[in-house]
Amino acid sequence: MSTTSTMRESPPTGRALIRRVIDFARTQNYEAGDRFPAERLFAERLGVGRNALREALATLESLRVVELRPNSGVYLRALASEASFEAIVLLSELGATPSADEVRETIEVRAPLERQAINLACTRRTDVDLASLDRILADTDRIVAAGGNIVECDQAIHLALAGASHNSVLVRMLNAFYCLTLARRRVFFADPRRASASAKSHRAIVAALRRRDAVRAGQLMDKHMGNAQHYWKEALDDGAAHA
Amino acid sequence: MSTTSTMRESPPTGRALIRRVIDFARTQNYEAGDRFPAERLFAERLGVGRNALREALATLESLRVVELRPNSGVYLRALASEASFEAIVLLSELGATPSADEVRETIEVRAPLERQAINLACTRRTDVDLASLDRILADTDRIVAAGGNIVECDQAIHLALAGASHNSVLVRMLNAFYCLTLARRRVFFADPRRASASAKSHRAIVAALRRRDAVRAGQLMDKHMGNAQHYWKEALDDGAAHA
DNA sequence: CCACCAATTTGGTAGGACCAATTTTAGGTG
DNA sequence: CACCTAAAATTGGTCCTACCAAATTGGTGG
Repeated sequence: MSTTSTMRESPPTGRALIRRVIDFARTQNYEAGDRFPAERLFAERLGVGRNALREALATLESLRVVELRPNSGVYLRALASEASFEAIVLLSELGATPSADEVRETIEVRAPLERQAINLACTRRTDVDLASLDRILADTDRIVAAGGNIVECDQAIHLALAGASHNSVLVRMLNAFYCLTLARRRVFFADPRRASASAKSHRAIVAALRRRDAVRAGQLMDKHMGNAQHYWKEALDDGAAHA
Repeated sequence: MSTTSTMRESPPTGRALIRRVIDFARTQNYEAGDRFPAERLFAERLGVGRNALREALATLESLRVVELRPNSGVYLRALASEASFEAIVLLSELGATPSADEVRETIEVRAPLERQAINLACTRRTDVDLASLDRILADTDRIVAAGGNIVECDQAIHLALAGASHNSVLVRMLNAFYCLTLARRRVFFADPRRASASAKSHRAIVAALRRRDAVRAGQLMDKHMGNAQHYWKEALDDGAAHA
């Protein structure tokens, strides 16, 4: 009973299966290029039907975590280089706690993207974009006053800011980051002081965007990202237990 | 031979099914939030089994193209904002020809990422990284001299450059771009003059990286990206027929 | 009018059966 | 013994049927 014991309160299927597959590769010390067991055998070993397993493998294949070679088998890819960023998002949604390095790496990538977004937005923004942003800012103030959690507003303002760049690729990419960090940011915004500070920061960025002041907006965004980086560095260095 | 209409030479299954599902949503003028037909009915209408359809839907769900609500149905997401960047990669692998706007948007995102990569690499690169880069540069010269296509070397050098940043998130993200543009770059490098020009550009970037000259390396990378943007703008404006 | 229960609908899963392509094995031939 | 060939086993790919659980729906009785 070394695998998952005999008693299973809930059907170990669906998204959880994906984690099981990844865990299997981890515990077996799989490396890039290694082949997984044959589907029938693998499914039986995981205690699930072949159908469910194939759905999980199809997902992992689309995320470039594994490679499916017809009439040959399923092979693990080089996770650190080939695997999709979405694979990280998926793992985080499955409840994987990110390491301090992962958080740092994430912000190191998100920062220049936010920078590019605000930069493009300063030349392409429309009045409609500004109206949306103003509406979200107003909502944020209302929630801050009521003492609620502004995580949805934070997400909305960043998404609207990205949208003002009128680059759908950029929007999609940044949205992935927002999905990835949703749970973490929810905790972050539990503190009302951080909420109001963030709201103030957003308001300043929108103001610069209104003036099409790319330099100022960029500076503000860098500072905004720097704050996030600083916070998470401390939070993860101190105690990673309560996360 | 439009899509696959009534006559089906081969079983319309596998990755092609994903395209069929997306095409279905397109032809039915689906919008964000719209529900797909029930699985059994949908599968029958597409002429495939429920299994194959479910695998396709599982893939589309992991790419945030659709949302699966248990005991309710499959719903289309807001493609332009929610869908994953990987969805674009998948579509391109399925043979979708990108529009001029998509190419522009792609480069607008890739450029700052490459910039960040080379910037981080200048402070974090190791001698091992340099050795790998030198080896790839030598391979490139050999292939250029032999008149071969250096697209693999181009991919390798950019991947190694990204790797020197020692940020796996950045590597994975840039790798997605390389996958996305692989077919296009293969055509690009068919011209030996462009191949040698690119090789020269890469050599200069590596030289700056060796000196840890972040300013110079950044400039060179910006120029490198600018060339790509300029080329594709012309290629797509002139005639998009032969692409 | 509302509460409650049963039938229907829907996604989720399992398992069996079959196909096609590949690989392996066994057998026969020079 | 070496070599080529054909049969058998392996493996992924697909379809189908049956069943389960949750949610919805439509009555039905209080």
